[in-house]
Amino acid sequence: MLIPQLVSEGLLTEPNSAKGRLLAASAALFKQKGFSRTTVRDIAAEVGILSGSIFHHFANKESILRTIMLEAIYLVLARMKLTIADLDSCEDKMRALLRCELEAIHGLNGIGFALLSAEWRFLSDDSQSEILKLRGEYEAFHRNIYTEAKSLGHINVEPFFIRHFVRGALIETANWYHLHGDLPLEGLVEQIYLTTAVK
Amino acid sequence: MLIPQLVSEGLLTEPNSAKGRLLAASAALFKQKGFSRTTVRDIAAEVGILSGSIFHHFANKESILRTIMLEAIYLVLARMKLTIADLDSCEDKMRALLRCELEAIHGLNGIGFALLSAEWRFLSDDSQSEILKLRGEYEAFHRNIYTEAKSLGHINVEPFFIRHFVRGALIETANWYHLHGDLPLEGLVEQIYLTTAVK
DNA sequence: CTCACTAAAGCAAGCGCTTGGTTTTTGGTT
DNA sequence: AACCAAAAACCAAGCGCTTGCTTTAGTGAG
Repeated sequence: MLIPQLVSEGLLTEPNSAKGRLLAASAALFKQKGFSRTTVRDIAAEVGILSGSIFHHFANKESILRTIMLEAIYLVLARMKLTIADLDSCEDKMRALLRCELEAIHGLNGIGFALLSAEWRFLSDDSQSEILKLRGEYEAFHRNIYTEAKSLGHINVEPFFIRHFVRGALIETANWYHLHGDLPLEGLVEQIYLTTAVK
Repeated sequence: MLIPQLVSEGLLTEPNSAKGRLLAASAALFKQKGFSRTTVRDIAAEVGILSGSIFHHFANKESILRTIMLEAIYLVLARMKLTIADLDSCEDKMRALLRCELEAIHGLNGIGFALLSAEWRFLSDDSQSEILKLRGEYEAFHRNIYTEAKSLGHINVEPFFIRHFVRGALIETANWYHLHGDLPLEGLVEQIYLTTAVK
């Protein structure tokens, strides 16, 4: 799940290192209380150090959030490509992408992805455009699948719109769907697939 | 657009009053910079008073946000009911509700509605449950239309899911759709309608 | 010895909010 | 119209506290 290759490439931080634990604790707090209401003292207490020690690992509080978000995109991009590689049918690919994004949103690969849409505004302009670039790659990947689906007649709305609608629907699941409730993830995938697919 | 009846009922603040201008300025700033990054000094400067004077009108900063959100729901609820009242066909009602919610999200009745989903977490627990109650009424209204639509065969996914998906899709339009761009609001309504409707 | 790391203390700035008192507006009475 | 008291709105000043971040002096493993 962690994709060790990304760690050795330097794109992901070793989770057991001091920096890695700092990232995990920060992400948890950011999700729970939001970025601006989480203090560096909160984070330090969570990993059992004093607040000043944080700044040996990160230049400032914002760069913690930035790192969390960057690593979240690297990870979900890698997982998407890995999943798609094994599939042929376009419909299977659509479902696989839905599942990948839902897993990311609901924290199955770490909680960084959920922060991407919620705490976006707290990044500096530079960090925002840095992430925007990666996000462009991510979105293009999705849109390409829908373009293929449109040409095959599986959907009848323009990929541009479908992708925007689906992304919104998926992000919103964070506010009502619970992983360990009655509906398994596969079921949720199927419901959203049915909603978008030609009937 | 303002529905004077709501003002006389005390549910909406007179926009030209000192309190009303304070609310409008606060809403604009909250949307622009977020609640926590907007200071009471920012708000005061925007309406041309000193920061301390704000607390003659509101008990604290949070109650400004709370008032904005409450009035936004009152307004959109009233507008929804007004719009639906004239319509018979279920499909027309579905489109009308989509349009109503989109208009609210994109600030055609004030910017309060957009804040509802974005700055939710900054409310106290009490304020949250207060708003949750109104939101329940709002959601039930939408779900009822979809229940009717399902029984008439216009949609083929459970109203519970459809409403969640649609809400997400609509909220997300705040991040990509622009009112004065190429696509008119009617067009956006039709695209989302086509996506959810049985084809 | 070196160096990655942490402890301890604190700074400068900014925050929401309070206070006591002044000005402005309002509305009823003459 | 003129008056005036009550109410509403606002100012000036600053308190107490929190924030992100810095500084300096260690400490312990290799």
